[in-house]
Amino acid sequence: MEIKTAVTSLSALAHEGRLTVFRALVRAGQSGMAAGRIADESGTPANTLSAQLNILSQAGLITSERQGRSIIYSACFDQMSDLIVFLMEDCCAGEACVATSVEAAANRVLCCTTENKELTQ
Amino acid sequence: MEIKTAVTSLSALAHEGRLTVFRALVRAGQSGMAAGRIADESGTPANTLSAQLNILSQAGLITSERQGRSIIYSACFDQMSDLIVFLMEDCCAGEACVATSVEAAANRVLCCTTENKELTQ
DNA sequence: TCGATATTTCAACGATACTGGAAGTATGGA
DNA sequence: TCCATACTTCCAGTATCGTTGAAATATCGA
Repeated sequence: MEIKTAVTSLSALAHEGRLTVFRALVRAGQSGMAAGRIADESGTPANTLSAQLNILSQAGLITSERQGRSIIYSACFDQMSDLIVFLMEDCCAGEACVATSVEAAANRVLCCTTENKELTQ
Repeated sequence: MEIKTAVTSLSALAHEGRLTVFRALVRAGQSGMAAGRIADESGTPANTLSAQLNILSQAGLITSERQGRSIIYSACFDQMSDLIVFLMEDCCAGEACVATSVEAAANRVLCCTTENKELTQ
């Protein structure tokens, strides 16, 4: 990931409203959420939210798809994954303590995912 | 990590100049770099750089220590580690693809660190 | 103590970002 | 075709950010 791309992604996430929206979309998973529902749940006016979604979208962090009158937004994990890897490799290079913590977190996430899959299968 | 803290850290890094400075400090390692040298190498005026360092410092991403007339700045990895873990756990929850990529990156970093240690011992 | 060096703080400005009212566009149903 | 719904775009006001010149502070050596 190039530094300019990283700055764009970081800027998009560096706003409490947008970060909250992004996390809501992460929790919503693959089915995503309609813009209107996000606006309702966050109590943000529709036009303000639209601007926030646009910034996240231009940063490649979310994608949208129209479904009837609604537009469904969902988190796009590729960009987030690239960003995290960039932060770890290019911004913490060679720091074992960071890599160890992060690896442990990755294992916790993988563990939970596996558990969830087992539960839902 | 709380969301406000995350936003502060993300904001501090969401600026090309500041991110470049932070990466330079990461590369400099434990010995750090004097403010003047950072200014020279980045071609940034001293007062502009001072403001940038202040923002990174207030976000807990770097620390400083006076040494004679110089002030030595160095990267503070704890905060960065917390931020990466926050992004992975709270902003990618349950996404195996992210955790897998990140875990692989963590392993690469750990591998390099080990190699470096072997070389320098 | 004085001057040189290293860095920060202050004040002001221009630039950019954020918000929300009003108007515009797209879709589906009557 | 017309209306309601669901969003977006446009625009203007306000707030915040980023940079810089000038002045202040801290340290060291003579």
